[in-house]
Amino acid sequence: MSAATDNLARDAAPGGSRRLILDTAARLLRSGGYHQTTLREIAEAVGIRKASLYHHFASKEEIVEAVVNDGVRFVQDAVVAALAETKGAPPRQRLEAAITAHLTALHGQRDYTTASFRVFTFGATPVPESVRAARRAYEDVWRNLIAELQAAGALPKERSPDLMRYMILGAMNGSIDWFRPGRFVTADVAREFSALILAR
Amino acid sequence: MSAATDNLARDAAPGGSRRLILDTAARLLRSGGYHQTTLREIAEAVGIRKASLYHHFASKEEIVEAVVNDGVRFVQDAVVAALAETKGAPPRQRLEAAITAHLTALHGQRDYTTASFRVFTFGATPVPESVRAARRAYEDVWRNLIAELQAAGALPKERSPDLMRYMILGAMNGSIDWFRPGRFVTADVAREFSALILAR
DNA sequence: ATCGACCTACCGTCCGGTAGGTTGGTGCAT
DNA sequence: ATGCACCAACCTACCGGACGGTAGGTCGAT
Repeated sequence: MSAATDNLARDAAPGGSRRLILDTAARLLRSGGYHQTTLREIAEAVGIRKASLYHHFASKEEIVEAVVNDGVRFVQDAVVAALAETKGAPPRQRLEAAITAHLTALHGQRDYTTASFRVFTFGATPVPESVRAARRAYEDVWRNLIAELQAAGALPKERSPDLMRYMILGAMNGSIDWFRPGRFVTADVAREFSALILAR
Repeated sequence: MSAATDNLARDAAPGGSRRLILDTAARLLRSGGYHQTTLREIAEAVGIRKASLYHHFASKEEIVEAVVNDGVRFVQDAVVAALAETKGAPPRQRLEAAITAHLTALHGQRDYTTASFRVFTFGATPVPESVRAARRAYEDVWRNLIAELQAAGALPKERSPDLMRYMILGAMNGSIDWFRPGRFVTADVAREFSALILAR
């Protein structure tokens, strides 16, 4: 390590300060939202001056957008992978795998995912197109899964698939408000959720 | 109406401007959250100067707190009333009545309830004690109802009552993100939700 | 005369963003 | 090997504007 400076990116892997900034921004956005989280705060937590952020990002908006989209992507990647791994398995097992993956990613990348759900919940600040696209893509994963489960008879065919999707995602995402790692075990929660949802 | 002024409370019922301010604040808080909603904005929408707000409230915090607590209270009153009306009815009917009441109040007082759920979701701004108390009181309503339904066998006894409560409330409250009055009918949604939750 | 309701004018503070350096490592021609 | 141009990374200093809140006055009904 060089002796004369406290610079971070200078000593880290190239491009590493970008990730460091995003990690920090995610943590602050999670607890403070868009308007309470300031660039000064982010810069101080990272250990650089505020103006230096503009070397890596063009605006506050760009930082926030990156965090929010990463949050959705983390969850989507986990669920897609879980569904690929359980290809051909019984419907019940696939649903439980998807729920487990969603909850695990949700709480494993808490800063990013919580920021994702909270930052752009307000209608006044228009949601950037990239964010809407990311969310739509993830919704499609569940749309397809629910259609598959209904076709297989694991979910009642007479129920509205839209309402079931909203319900399942709402119940899962609500867990960011009450889930505490010490108090619950993700797999247990996933099993309870599956049991309450699946037709018997 | 008096000729020389545009004053609102001067011409309205005594104390009416307080409600008008809260209605306006609720509408703005719903779409903008705490930090994006400014006193200047509220004052302008009401039709008075910003400083005049301080004649009715001591601070921004006090306005927000009133809105948020009203939001919870509206929902709680509706659910408690619905449960009183269905006293002695079959468990299934009581759950559906509670869900219907919750959803109806949630979307009937959209500005207040949405503000309630969104304004204090951030950990950095400490949630005022009065708000925490109001939320706890409402949670108790559901805690009791679920215990009753489990005892009656309408909900599976082997499931965690806490998780069921979190799940039901999460699914219902998530509807503020997707419910559109023209696209859905509250009673239909309530029936679907009940059907998906209740043991068959 | 009193007072609730509302006003104008102002305060210190913090915001996102910009202008224009400084620093130190890397590669290259000599 | 060494001088030097280059560039990513970061810096100090500043901007206009918006924020919540305060001081102190006006006005009209009772």
